[in-house]
Amino acid sequence: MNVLATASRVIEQIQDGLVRRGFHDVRPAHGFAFVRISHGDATVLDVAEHLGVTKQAASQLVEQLVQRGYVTRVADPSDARRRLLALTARGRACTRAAEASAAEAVTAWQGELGVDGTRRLARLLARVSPDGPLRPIW
Amino acid sequence: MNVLATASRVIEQIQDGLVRRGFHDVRPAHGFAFVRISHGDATVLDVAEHLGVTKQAASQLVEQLVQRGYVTRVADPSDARRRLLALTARGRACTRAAEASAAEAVTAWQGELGVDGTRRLARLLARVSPDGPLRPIW
DNA sequence: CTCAATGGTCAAGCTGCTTGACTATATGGT
DNA sequence: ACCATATAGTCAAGCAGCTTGACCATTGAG
Repeated sequence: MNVLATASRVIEQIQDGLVRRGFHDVRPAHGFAFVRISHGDATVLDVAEHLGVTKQAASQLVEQLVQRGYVTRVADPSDARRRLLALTARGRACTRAAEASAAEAVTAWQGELGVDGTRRLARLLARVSPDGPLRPIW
Repeated sequence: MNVLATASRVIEQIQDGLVRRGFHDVRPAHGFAFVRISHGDATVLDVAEHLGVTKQAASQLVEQLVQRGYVTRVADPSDARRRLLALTARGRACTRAAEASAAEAVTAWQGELGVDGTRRLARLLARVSPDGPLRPIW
């Protein structure tokens, strides 16, 4: 059951790291959206599915990211209905900051488990959860 | 980073298990409250601190649990301000159902990792997160 | 006997999500 | 070429969970 406590702390640490690096206006859910958007060829509907929420909720979330300068909407030349999402320079900077924060958290684990233990932990986790969509429940 | 996916799935599986066992009206946050209440000598403020929310939020959450028959309030003989919380029979049944569901999830891991790998995973996680309060962020 | 501290509730407001309705574009069948 | 249906997206209203602020009752220290 410590998975929950661990996950809770990881989220918290990433969030703190982002604030320290000057990104005050992003929530964890935004980060999950970034993951899908940076993966390329993403629409609002793709983000919705990735987050496990309705398209309306995803639409609002993306709108915030656009207003705050993290994401831009570009027209899809082959389909006028679709509006493709892409990270701005700031969005990419934020992504890097989040990765750096996550790396910090993992480094903290190494203090507890050693480099070796951390690697084993990562591999065990990868085996139980071959990464699927992130569902921000709870 | 798979900690997040794993935790997400665990929460989901417990939730599903509870529904299958007939508990439709409990959310994960309720479960976290149960943990503190079953630990004994819990007030609304204790629950609030354990969940990392305000006392008002905890008060509302407890009120729901009382209305739904999971928790009772009993007067503290030594302090008329305090109202001690305790699980009802139904509350204890729900706790057992949640534990059974969690056990199911772990059993599923054993299919992936084997009994041995699961034990190692559990011990690694316990070392990185020596259980503290649960913060339902994200 | 005060008076600050503590446990708890009530009330109002915000935010993130949902459902429902709607517009615009695309596409397949006739 | 035309219509019906499906798809991408937004607008609007409502709900649930949380917050802040105010308040009441009880306690305990001076």
